[in-house]
Amino acid sequence: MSTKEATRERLLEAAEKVFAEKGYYEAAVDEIVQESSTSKGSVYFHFPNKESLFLAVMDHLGNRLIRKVEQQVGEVTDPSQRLDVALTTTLETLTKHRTIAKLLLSKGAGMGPAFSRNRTEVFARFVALITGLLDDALPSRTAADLDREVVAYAWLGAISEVVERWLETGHPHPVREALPTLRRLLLNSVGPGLVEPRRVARKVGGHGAGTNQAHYFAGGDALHRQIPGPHLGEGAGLGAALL
Amino acid sequence: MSTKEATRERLLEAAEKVFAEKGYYEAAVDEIVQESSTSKGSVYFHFPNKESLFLAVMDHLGNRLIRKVEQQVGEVTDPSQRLDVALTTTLETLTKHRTIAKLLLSKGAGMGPAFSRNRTEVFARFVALITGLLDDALPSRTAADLDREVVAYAWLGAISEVVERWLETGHPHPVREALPTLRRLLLNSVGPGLVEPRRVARKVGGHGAGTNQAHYFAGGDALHRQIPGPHLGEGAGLGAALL
DNA sequence: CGGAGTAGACCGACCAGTCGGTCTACTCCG
DNA sequence: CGGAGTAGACCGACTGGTCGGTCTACTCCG
Repeated sequence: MSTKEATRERLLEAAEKVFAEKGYYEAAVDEIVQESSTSKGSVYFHFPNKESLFLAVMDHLGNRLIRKVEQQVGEVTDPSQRLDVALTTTLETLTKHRTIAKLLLSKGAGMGPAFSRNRTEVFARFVALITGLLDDALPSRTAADLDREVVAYAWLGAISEVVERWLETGHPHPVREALPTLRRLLLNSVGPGLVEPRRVARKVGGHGAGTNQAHYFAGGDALHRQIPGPHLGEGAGLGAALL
Repeated sequence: MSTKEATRERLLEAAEKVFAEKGYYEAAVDEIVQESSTSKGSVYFHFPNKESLFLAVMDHLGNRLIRKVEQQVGEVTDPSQRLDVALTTTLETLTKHRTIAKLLLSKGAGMGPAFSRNRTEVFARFVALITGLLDDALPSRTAADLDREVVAYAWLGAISEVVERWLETGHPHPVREALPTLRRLLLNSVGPGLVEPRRVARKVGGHGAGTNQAHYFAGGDALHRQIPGPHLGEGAGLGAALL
């Protein structure tokens, strides 16, 4: 029933908002109920408990971000441009939707292990994406002995710290101010030759059809490179955690 | 009365342990009471409320880490080695004391604004330290247009993400496995010429007398570098927040 | 009319914080 | 010197409020 789905959607949206502004523990389910103009019964009809609702929100946001990045990356073919696009898109998306940023970036220690595990999962998918891009952009010649996973995590960390900083202090704006430095920093980090990609014509997201069948690592030294953790494919990943 | 201080200390230690393993919200004051073999009354005699206790713990740990890094950095004079030492020491300390890592690295959104503000403060001090080191290590020639604050935050983010990852999955060990990549990554990021510092003989802290007066570069050029950011002098910083 | 979906009053566990009281160590008067 | 007095550290039973989760009653589409 579309009504059912609609209600669920309302709940998700309300939850996103409330969780983002109060954090998990300080957000009362009743607030979400109020924000969504539904009822507690509804909440517990759609989700087994508060935690699952939270996890569902995270999953939702994680997918949205990753999908967006994959899609944008798919618009370009040059490997190093792809990296650049991934960086820019991530920063743009996080900046544009503070709620996504607030929830996705928050680290785990403040919350129970369950939550960190969740964040870990989302990050892992992102890392897989980046690792793939890196493999293409860095034919072994350069930086052969860099552990790409470490690189990917470091990049993510760098990005999220900068965004987090902006969330906290309003400073420096990730896209307008920090991006130039960040771009050089990250690309440089991995070896010379990637910086200052010629002006990239970005096709601003046309919501284009289902696409995002990105085939990033299409080219290059063919074999292998399968994004690790196949079970993480799209929505399924976290879904399990919700049962 | 040393007794008083001792009790406070016990509380702080117990709190550190409990908070680290359960997170702020899931840690009940009663658990800390039990862990410390004191009483609830004692807790509330020494600290006005749970939050203050938590903040006190954070402050404590933050100081410990920063002090340690400052100290180690002081043992060396070459600017780029200083950066390296800072990185290594940070990684070592965080790896050695998981509780520090768990608490200091946890990002804010999960908790109320008060906590993020706290983390922000600790990080700011760390960033000031790094910014100073960067300023010395990067005479304007290189990377003149890099925003050093952004660089510092990015570095911190990279480091903390890698550590966080290790905390979560036990993989890769920050010092033994990730450090080489991280070192190259970070130093590279900021321009060439800093990587691969000649073998630095680090005296691995042998619990020995308080010392480890390593004198890597003991030699020469007397007037040494004073670590920038004098106002950051020791503990004072956060103290205020605890009143 | 029947059952999926919604409503919201209600329940009970949990827990931060309180408060009256004890216990120790020290002071100071006789 | 010593014992009564005092302050301040410490104790833990208790409470008041909060909030996740349940339950019954209602609605309304099919």
